[in-house]
Amino acid sequence: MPISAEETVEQKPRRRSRIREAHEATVLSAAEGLFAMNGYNGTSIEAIADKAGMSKQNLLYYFPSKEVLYKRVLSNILSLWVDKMQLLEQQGKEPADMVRNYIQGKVEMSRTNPDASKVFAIEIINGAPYLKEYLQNHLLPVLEEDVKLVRSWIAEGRIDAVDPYHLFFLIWSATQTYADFSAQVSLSLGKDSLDDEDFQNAIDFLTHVIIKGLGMK
Amino acid sequence: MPISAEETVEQKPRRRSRIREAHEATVLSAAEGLFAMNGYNGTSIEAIADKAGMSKQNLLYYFPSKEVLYKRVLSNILSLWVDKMQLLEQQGKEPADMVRNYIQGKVEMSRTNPDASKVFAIEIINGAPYLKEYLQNHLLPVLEEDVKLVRSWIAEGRIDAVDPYHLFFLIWSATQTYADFSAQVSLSLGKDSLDDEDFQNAIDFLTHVIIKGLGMK
DNA sequence: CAAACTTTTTACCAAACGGTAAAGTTATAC
DNA sequence: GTATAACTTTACCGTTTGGTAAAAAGTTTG
Repeated sequence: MPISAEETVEQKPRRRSRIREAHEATVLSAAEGLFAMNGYNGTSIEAIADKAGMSKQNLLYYFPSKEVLYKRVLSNILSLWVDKMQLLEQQGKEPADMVRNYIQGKVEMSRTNPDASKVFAIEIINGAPYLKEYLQNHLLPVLEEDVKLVRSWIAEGRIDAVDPYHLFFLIWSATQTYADFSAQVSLSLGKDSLDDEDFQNAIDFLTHVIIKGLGMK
Repeated sequence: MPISAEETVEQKPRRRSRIREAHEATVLSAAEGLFAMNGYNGTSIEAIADKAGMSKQNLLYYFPSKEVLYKRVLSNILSLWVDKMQLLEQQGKEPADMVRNYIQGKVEMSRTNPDASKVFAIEIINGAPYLKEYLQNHLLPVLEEDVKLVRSWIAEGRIDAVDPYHLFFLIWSATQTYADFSAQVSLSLGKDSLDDEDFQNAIDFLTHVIIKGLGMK
């Protein structure tokens, strides 16, 4: 029996239905929120299904297992993440401008995607079982380039001779804390939640201390 | 029937047996490690019992429920924690010395008690359900005093006029990241784990940037 | 409209988990 | 040495959870 034209080459495109696309998106969003709040093991697929407005079995039709769903959530997050982590991509010719933009972008990310940040954080705290490989392949190359850039600034005497790696650890932790540790931050500030002014204060403070602390400008 | 002497006043000291004290300690330590690695829901009491070298039922004799055990772990951690968080307690007359000691103490804590830091972190990320009250009552007063101290430094012109609260958020996050995010940090540095030199580099870097960034010295 | 495919519902299950009850064993105090 | 309290083991149980099987309902395409 000869292979007919339709069966060959491009595996029948048969477009993904709109329903699937829409439902997968709601499920992923519901899952992100619950994973952020209760972690992987603290979140049942039934709870995710409830929040997404569908039955557990229906959810399992779209995502064959909890692990697959979790990995999809992670992979969604990472595509957001690593981009923002590239210092070189920041606009500005002056080192100070680039660092300022970098800090601002990361704080904004904490404000707009706190759940993503939390899921990422829990995953790293737990030893990054699913992320290690991805970080190895995607974060590290970006980081290495950025480290080179910072080293060139040092060589040109434009900033103090500090360890570039620890500079990134500082910026990552200080900016993500406004998402990950928002409970502690808002408690300390005596508020129920953080508002735009708080985030602006964070940006102002961090840019001041880090830029001055590096001996820039 | 009159109350006899033994039954009164001091509730019969009947010293807690050495066995109980020793076993509770091993269980608490085992639990801390597993909670740090897998979170509350990801850790079964059977797994904790295994790691502590006893049966699940025997563990339940010492800790009547998983929740009670978890709260004991948290409370152990917090007694370590809040002390180290007091800037005022740091030695040194100069602001720079106090900040230096504070940073150093917190980084050392990340090195010696990484699991405690992780359990604390996960708890905060998840919204601090068990901790909120404790932090309200114990961390906040300490923080308020420290904020006042920093404000007095600003008033005396000894440091730049920055927001004191954000200063503490910065120091907490930047120092705890070496425990909580050690997987990401060591991956970035191309190592299996962090050694003493890495922690010393962290201390040197952070003290340089923060002290200079605050306009001290 | 009918065939083919996608989506949803109904029914079910084995394993893991937190916890209880009670009997059996060991250590301590008098 | 024996009574009492502290500790350990054995046996068990209800619930929750991740996942499967298959039928029913709905949608799309020729």
